[in-house]
Amino acid sequence: MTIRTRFAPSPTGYLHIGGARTALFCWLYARHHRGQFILRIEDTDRERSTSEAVQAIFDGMAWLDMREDEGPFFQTQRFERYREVARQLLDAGHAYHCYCSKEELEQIRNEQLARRQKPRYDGRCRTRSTPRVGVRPVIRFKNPQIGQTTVNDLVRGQVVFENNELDDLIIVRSDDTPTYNFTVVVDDLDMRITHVIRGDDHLNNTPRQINIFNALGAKPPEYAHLPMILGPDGAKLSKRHGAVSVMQYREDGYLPEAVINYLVRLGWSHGDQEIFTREEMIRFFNIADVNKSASAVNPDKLLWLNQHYIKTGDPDRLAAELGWHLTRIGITATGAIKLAAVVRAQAERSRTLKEMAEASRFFFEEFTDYDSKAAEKNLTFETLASLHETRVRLAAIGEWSAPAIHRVLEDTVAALGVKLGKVAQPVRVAVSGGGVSPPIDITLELLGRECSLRRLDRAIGWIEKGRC
RNA sequence: GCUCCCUUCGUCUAGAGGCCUAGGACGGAGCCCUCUCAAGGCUUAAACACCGGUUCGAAUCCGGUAGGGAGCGCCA
Repeated sequence: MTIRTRFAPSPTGYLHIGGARTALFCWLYARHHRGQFILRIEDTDRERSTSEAVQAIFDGMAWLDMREDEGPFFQTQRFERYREVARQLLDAGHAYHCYCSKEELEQIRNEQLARRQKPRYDGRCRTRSTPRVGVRPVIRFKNPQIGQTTVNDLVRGQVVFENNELDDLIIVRSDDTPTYNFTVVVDDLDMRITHVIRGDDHLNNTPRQINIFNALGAKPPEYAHLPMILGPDGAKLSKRHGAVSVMQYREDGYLPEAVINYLVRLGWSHGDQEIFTREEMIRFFNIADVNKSASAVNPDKLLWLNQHYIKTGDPDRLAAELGWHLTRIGITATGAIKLAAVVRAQAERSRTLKEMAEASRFFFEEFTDYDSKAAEKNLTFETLASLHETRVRLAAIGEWSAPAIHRVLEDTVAALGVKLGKVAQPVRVAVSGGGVSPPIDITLELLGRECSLRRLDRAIGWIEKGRC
């Protein structure tokens, strides 16, 4: 039997970290077993579903490079099929029309709550034989009233529910549209889903779905309920706390491989291993290693992983992404400086590509003012001589390269009888405008002879004219 | 309220009755390296929610307590 999993988001918002993790586990499980991964858009709630959200889900999945083998399927395009199955259930006596008004339902509910009971439909229309005129009925599933339904969850183990805890849920609304618990069953059945991997919040729905499968004479799929993901503060994930679109991570300068690697370790582990290639994730992924308890997102760890992938990633590929970020902060990197070289120079001091872009600004455009603290310390009358000396020696270099520049710096240091820092730091502030940059020889090489000398001259002139 | 689920360092986690003086990772602290910032190396503090039971022996099994979460829609 080939394994078939599905990711079935409802398009009522963007794809966030929790959804992405669910999708990842479904995708990994399918890949691991050489099965199929199906994407299904659960858009039966026409009020809240939007095409923008559908697109956002596609974008997020594409960015994270999780491709579906089948789909995307849209439930709104399968209404005929749901009607057919509802009819089947009705004919077999597994479902019935319910004419209760919302007011009536509300009253039942209030009474139950007053009696400290769990609110549920009391099944009063089960035995109704005549329609109520002028009322468009809903269709309810006739849930077994006795016995138990057991969910053999691959993560939780055996979970037993009393059938009398489950009420007769509505499967078709009065406007003839199907509801979630019904469409899921029909789809999982039709799409031959073998493993339903989804969020913990669906565990309570599972016995109802199993009962519908049973009524249809079908075998339910296997289930695996994943623990929730919490915000950094341990509170429920909300828009204020980490529940941002995965595409926001791109904008913030994260690499998809970092996000994926971060996500895979949320609720799953393979011994002590932290860094996984895609191939390793696929090879090692196993539901038995999925945790039961909820986990909080840790932004620092994501940052660490992101930097790891920046440091170890292909500079040429990263260069393209850096270009995108530079453009976003208004820099058009069309000059002679190769982005891949900037990536190499900045990788170990950038946790995100956004940081890298910002820290690399001075490579691509002139700065207006010196960082006051850095200039205060390094562009002074005391450093003037060393700056001048360095400038003269630099100008005499034959081949403008980091090793040659490095030799010049060392010669200058020897000639002046000072430490390297005394020479390098003023140069750094002169050419970058601030106190932070990649190693000075590399920085100068990247900047080029013309730009480096010009900025050195500018700094020397600035000091001579009284530092203003 | 009712039903169901969960509980190891601050966080992610290892741990399948003796391998546990509870391991790794992020973050923290300290040291080293160093032209800045980093990166890197080394060291270090830090947890089995609680109470009972089973057992020669429990983080691991059982029961209870506490705390947290989810569900209880003509939402998904």
